[in-house]
Amino acid sequence: MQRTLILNCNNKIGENVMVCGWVSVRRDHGKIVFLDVYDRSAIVQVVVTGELAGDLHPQDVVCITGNVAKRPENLVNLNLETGSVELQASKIEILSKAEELPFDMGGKELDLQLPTLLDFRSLTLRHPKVKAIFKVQEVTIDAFREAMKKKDFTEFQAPVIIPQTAEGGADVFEVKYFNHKAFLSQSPQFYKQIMVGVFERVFTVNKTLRAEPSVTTRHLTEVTTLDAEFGFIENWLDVMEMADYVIKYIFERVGRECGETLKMFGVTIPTVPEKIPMIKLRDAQEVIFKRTGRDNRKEPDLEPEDEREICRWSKEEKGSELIFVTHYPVKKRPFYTFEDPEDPGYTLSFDLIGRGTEWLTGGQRINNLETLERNAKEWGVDLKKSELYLQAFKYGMPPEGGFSFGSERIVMHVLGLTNVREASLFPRDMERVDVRLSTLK
RNA sequence: GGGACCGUAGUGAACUGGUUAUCACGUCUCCCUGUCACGGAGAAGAUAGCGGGUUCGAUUCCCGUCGGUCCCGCCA
Repeated sequence: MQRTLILNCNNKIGENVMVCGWVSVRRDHGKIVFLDVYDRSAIVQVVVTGELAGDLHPQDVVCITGNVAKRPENLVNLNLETGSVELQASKIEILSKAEELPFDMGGKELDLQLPTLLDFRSLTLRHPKVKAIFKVQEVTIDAFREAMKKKDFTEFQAPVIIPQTAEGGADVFEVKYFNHKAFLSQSPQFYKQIMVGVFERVFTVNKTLRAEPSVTTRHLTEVTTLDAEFGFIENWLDVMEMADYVIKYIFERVGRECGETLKMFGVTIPTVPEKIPMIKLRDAQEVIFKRTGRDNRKEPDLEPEDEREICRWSKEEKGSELIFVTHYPVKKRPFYTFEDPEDPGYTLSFDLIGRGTEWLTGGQRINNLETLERNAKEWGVDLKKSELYLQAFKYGMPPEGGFSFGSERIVMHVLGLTNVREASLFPRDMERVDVRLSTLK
């Protein structure tokens, strides 16, 4: 018999069908047993005799043959997509038995501590509420692609093994590369800039790997970043506008396609006005000082608490849960960042901050070879190994800029998760690569 | 790299310087043909992370150790 998707049972009342999937819940009344069975399309109630139900348990994989019946009016379950029908089983084939589960997977919430959630990742990912996070991730990345393509950007694949770090920082993974030393990419920065010389407008979705010894709720060592870079910009505001467009595009699709998930998490898409507000770093610090008395006006960056405060301000005063903070000091940014000719010492760069943390960094880049080389020297970045990068500027590079989103952070904040690890299928951090590293000693 | 806090059945939590360490979910047995995270009755399951100390007595207080969480620095 042909297999039917559970969702299609709604249209097959009176028909004999076979559905295949996993058992999620068993409600045993003795002579009659109700099973909740789900496949990729939906969940359905299966009515079985006690005899036929045998010792079926949650997560057993089954193929059930039976008759699709309309439920009596008073027994319709409005919480279920297929709640107006049920499958009256005549035959159950067990494809795979599951061992006893370490915790209850049947509830609406999966109330586990983070280490348990990750120790049993293959199983916990199956929980509807956990699974839903990664549909949001999929839509987020897909929406990014779609948004970029609509603006005539070309997608490219950036390398993962690199000869030299883009940021000049120390926090990169070193790899043994035959008889040499190489590094794992902590950003596709150099390559996306090179690619502007090729396709003019480019974007890339890839893994960036960071060896920062940061154990926090918002850091991962393996991140999926959404990068874009484009040439012939009028000025840096073009770059910001593009980022504004992209994030709204993502919000629009997540809002439209993941409504059930948003409801499940009790959240709404962040509210943003027609144009996401912007504020210079110094002005933000002034605002924070006025509001809290905390004086960080001499600092080159915002502290986490400042980021939360400026978000509160933005929401109250500007009606926006996102805000661009601009003009970070030259010294605080990578060597390729464009200095504002009208505000020397500060860059034409920006962070997009939302719901308390950074989502994105972007800005205009230096497209003049001499300035770039001078800066690299001053920053202590040895570009000998990055000849290809300089080459791109040697042979003609228009004014350009770009930005980079952390996709996990977008998903985390849209869903109101308290830890980025929850927004990563298989999160890597200082203490875990699938298994806890401490258990491998 | 710096700091704060936590460690109790499979899971999530509670309590306690004193006799059988509590609850919920899960598991097992029995009852139940309309439940939908079904319900009811019963049972098993924890040498309180580990080591040491204080004490008549420690799961509880102290120290060490291992494991974990959070905050800061840094970043997406």
